[in-house]
Amino acid sequence: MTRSADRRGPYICGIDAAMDVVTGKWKSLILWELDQHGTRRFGVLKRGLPGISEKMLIQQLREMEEDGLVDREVFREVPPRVEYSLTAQGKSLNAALRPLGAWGKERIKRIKARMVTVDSAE
Amino acid sequence: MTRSADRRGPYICGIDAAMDVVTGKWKSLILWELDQHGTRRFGVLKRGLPGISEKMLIQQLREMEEDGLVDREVFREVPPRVEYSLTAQGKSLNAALRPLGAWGKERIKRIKARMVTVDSAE
DNA sequence: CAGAATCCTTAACGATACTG
DNA sequence: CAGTATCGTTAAGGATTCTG
Repeated sequence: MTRSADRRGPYICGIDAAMDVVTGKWKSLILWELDQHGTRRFGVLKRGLPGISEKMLIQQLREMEEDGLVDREVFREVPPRVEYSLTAQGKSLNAALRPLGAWGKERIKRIKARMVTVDSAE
Repeated sequence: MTRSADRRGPYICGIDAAMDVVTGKWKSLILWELDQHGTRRFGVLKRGLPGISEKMLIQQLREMEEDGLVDREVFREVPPRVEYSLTAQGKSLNAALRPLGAWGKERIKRIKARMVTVDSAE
C-alpha cells in the first residue's frame, strides 16, 4: 500500500530484512508500547504516541500486521473495539532491538555532554 | 544537507536516536563493509556496494562522519586517495546491530519457507 | 470508536554530467 | 581518484474531512 511496491525482499542480508520491517517513524515505538502494555486498543495506543495521526497509526499497524509482528482482534460491538498485541515474532524483534536502544541511550548522553561543553565555552 | 533539518534530536528514546543514525538505504551496509575490512578507500568501498551511486555513497559517508561513526583520512597525493574506517562508536553500533541482523536472517528463512509452500500448492 | 478517502508537502533517492 | 553540481522521480509523512 504505502511501502515501495511492498518491498519484502529480495534482501541482501539480515539487517536489510529487519530494517525493512522496522523503519517508519513510528514502528519501533509501537513495538515498544505493545511490549510494555501487552494489549492496547486503537484509541489508547494513539494517546500513547503523542503526535501521531490516525492515518499513520493505522498504516503502520496494518503493515506490521502483514509482516506478522502484530495481532489485530476486532470485537463486533457498538461502539467498535479493536485490540492490538504483539505476536511471538513481534516480541522477538523487540528483544533484538534492545541493544540498539541501549546504544542510542549512550549516544544521547554523549550529545548532552557535548552540549554542556559548548554552553560553558561561550 | 540531506537529513530533515539535521534531525539529531530531540529524541524520545534510545531506539529513536539509534535509528536516526542508521536509517538510510546504505548505512548499515557501509557499517558492515568497514567492520569486515577495517579500512577501505572510496573506490573499493563503492565496488563493495553494487548499485550505489557516488552521490549516495558520499552523502551517507559524510553524515556518518558527522555522527562520529566513520573516520575519513585524506592523503594529499596524485591521484587522490581517501580512506574510510570505523570509529569506536561505529564499531559499537555495528555490534549493537548484530541481534537485529540475526532476527532478519530468521525472517528471511520464514519467507523462503512460505514461498516453497505456496509454490507446491499451485 | 475505529477507521477510510483524499489531497498536499517534503524528504529520500537516483541518473547524469562535470572537475581538481 | 574522489569527489561536486544539477535535475528529476518517487515514496514517506501529514492534515483534513467523512463514515459504519
